[in-house]
Amino acid sequence: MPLFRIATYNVNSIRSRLHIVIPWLERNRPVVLCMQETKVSDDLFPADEFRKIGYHVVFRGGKKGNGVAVAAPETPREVKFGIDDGKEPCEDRLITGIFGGVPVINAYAPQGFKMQAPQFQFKLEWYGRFREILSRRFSPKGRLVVCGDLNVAPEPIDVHNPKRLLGHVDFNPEIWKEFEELKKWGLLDLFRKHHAGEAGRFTFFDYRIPGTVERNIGWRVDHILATKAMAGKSVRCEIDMAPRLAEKASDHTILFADFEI
Amino acid sequence: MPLFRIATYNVNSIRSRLHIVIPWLERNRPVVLCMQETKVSDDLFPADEFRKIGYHVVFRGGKKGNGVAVAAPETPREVKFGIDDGKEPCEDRLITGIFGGVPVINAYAPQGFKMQAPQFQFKLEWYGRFREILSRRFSPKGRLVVCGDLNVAPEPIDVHNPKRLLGHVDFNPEIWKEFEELKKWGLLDLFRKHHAGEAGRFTFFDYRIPGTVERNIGWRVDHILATKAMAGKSVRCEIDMAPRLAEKASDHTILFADFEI
DNA sequence: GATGTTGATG
DNA sequence: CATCAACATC
Repeated sequence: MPLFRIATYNVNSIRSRLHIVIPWLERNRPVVLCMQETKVSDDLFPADEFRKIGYHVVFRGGKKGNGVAVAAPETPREVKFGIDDGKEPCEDRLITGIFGGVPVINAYAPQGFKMQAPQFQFKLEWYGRFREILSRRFSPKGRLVVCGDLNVAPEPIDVHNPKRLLGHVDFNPEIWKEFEELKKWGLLDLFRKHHAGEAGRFTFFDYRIPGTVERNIGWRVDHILATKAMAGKSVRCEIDMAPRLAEKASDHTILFADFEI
Repeated sequence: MPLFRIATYNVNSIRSRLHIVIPWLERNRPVVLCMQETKVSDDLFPADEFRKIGYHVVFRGGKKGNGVAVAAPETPREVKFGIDDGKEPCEDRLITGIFGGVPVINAYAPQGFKMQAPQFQFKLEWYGRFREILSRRFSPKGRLVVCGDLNVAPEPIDVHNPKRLLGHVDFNPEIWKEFEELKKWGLLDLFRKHHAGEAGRFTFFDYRIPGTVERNIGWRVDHILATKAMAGKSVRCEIDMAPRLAEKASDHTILFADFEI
């Protein structure tokens, strides 16, 4: 039974992170790699670098930061960008499609600036619109994997200092509720399936603060969620610190899950 | 008799050109390297990189582009920046001092935008003020080397297309006159001493035009001039294309002269 | 602090 | 086209 790996990585500029992403793909050969914050418009996306190593890549980005991409060895099917509900589609935040035969969503949730700001309301609304797409395009009874930087640390054990950080846009009751609704729809948090109750396991370490990695000052805001059908096949979900250790500019780590299909 | 090399290089940002400048200094060990367009304010000048390889460096730059620096293995003496005639001193365009025992001037002449513009008048005036400093601080009977990007191609053989370029701020009768006056004061053009009449020997290749190096589409606007006392000791004056070939962003070459002291 | 963007310069 | 400054985002 071949290894079936699905991974997510907030790259913080794909052009500045190619030397990390490409070797990682070559060594790990995942069935899907979801990327966020590619920070490049489509005409400048370095698709050739992925093709050279036998990966297809779909992507959507503009000039406003953000940007998402999904790389896969097989040609993806039914690829859609953004939310088609008549409002601002935010194509640079969402890709859905079938990758390696498995329905996959790559999501980059808005960060939200601060709770008092309109950006935070936009974040909450985005979660609602995201779940609509989920319901409309997929079934909780089918196979689905949701990957991405969801800009939420769901529990106190998911941040280094829950007391001080309460009220942060990624750590407050309102965003927890949105995340809960997502799970209620029919998604399991694969990291927690394999690491229940483990505190201090983080996917993000702010590089503006010195020594965050050494002192384990981080956040678990990148996630791989899956429907029962897929979660039942997952055998492992781990955080790969290598990119974060390689250079601080990569402040997110790679999160991956392995499945037995 | 040790090699006594004096060189000039318009670096187009010293911070972006360190990987060229530092190895060049290590390999060539010049007594003086004059640099122009360092494009860095003094608080950010990478002086440590020069110290590490045993070079002193004096520099002056602001936030307006420009910026000059001189590197030398020995501690320089009598270093002065700019023109102290009561007008705008332009400290980021001129360094005078004694480097390795030899009086040296590093000059970055104003480019002049276009002949009709006030910037061109400023360029002509700058040349006059420059000669005043020359007369006041040095003697044509003594030793002196003047290096720099003087933004003048003195003769038709110093540009690739004299017909079409006539009237350019670096190639016109008015700026030729200023350059002539400089020589009349008592300076010899060392490149022409060793390469009299040779056409198509350039120190600058515009990187906005593709293939300038291959097609030899250039300008000779960087110069090493010397008083009789120093010119008599010069044995060689050459253009080092290596930096220009290494990366197009370095659109000037390194010009150097060797002396037997 | 490490990435973008825009607009200005040569 | 490659730099800079300024600003904006995470």
